[in-house]
Amino acid sequence: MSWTKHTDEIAGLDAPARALLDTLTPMEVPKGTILFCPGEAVKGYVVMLSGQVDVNLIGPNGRDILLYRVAPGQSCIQSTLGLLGGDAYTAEATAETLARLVLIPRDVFFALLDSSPGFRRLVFGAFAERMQSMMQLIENVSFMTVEARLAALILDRSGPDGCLHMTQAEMATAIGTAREVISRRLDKMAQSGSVAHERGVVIILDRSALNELVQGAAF
Amino acid sequence: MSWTKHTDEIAGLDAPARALLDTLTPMEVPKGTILFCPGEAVKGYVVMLSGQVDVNLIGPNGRDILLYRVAPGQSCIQSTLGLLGGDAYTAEATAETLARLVLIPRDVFFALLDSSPGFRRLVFGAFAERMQSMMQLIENVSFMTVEARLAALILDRSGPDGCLHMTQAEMATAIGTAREVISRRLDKMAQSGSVAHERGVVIILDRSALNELVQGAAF
DNA sequence: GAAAGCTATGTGACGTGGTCACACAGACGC
DNA sequence: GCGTCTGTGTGACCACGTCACATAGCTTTC
Repeated sequence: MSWTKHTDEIAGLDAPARALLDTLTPMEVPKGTILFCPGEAVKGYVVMLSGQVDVNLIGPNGRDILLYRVAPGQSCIQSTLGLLGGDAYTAEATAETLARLVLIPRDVFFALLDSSPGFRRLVFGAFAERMQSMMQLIENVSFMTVEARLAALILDRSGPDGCLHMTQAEMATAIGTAREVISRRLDKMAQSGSVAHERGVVIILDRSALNELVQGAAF
Repeated sequence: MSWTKHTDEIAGLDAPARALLDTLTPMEVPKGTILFCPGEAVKGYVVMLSGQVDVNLIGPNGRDILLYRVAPGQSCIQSTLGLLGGDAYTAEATAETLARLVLIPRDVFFALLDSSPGFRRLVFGAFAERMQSMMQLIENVSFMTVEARLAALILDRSGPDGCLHMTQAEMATAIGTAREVISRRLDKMAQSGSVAHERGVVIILDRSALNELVQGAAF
């Protein structure tokens, strides 16, 4: 009780949940690990402790689109879907950084759901959050131009130095378009003076211009 | 105990859940009623008893896309999102037929979540199902051609007589495209002999041709 | 440190899809 | 019969996705 257990890193859990979860050993996976891929059977419920995992939907042509990102304390909804519906994974999860996580086996998961209000809130909350962001994604993909989504991406993911360190291919995946389109759009945005770009970096020159692009197609 | 209560129409509920739910009065709404629209506050958790409700996402240009359809026994996930996350609705739900439903107020909803495993399963199941279908939707809009989605729609929604009674505008909404595109695609499909179409009706002429169109862009 | 190889990027051509602005036709009321 | 409404057809145009390359910048290897 005096030394730190891994469950301390998960917010909002109650005592019985912690007791059960502390019997599980967290695992560590290196950057680039594919945690699961389409068609694979579900092993259990996954809670992230640290690191960053991206979940992508993969198209037949190899093009893929970022469904959501899993941050520490959050869980991977894909696994829940499988546990509740019995279906296999339809998306692929990749560790973008070194990641630590706990895998909660199927039966422990259900026991916790019944016994721990805190765990229920955790699972429900994760569900609601993902659902919300997936609806946002559908809205973006079907109603916003590539330019607006790209501008939003640049603003969202850029560091405090006003730089975004991503390749065009990564950006394309993140907003669900093709690499070539990113190339052309970046050129256009560079011509208009709102950004500059070179190999692997985009530099923000005019924040307000980017903001206008985002608003432009949003309403 | 001898006469039928409305909760009998909801499968998988246990005794405590039924007892609580039977204190609520189901309501009936006519066809065309808008149950909620973007920005509205969440009133409670909604369970359908009979009828058909469609939930659409609405774009800035008036174009809209069908997120999912709520069938009897199912619940509307939008409301759950609001209850759990506190956010307002971002989509619009319309009764496509006369519909009967129960509205479970916020506090009753949470009481049930804690007390009834059956209710939990109901809510979780609905969640998982919607999530799955939303992922399917994302996959469809971003990786399938309009032609493939249209073919799938015609096969899915047509009656046993091989006819689909929908206007082009309705089809456009259902698969998330514009009306004009439907018009052109239907023409093309009619030229190739797979369907015939007139005002408000599409008649299937060659089922296997349509199936090939669906497969064509799926893999 | 030059050759070889890989990764990131630029570009033209082409087809599909979405938008706009109409024209037109069948259905319905009065 | 005359408007009106709703559903449909069409041409022009632009944004987007795909294919097939060309090029440029890093890295590895000997």
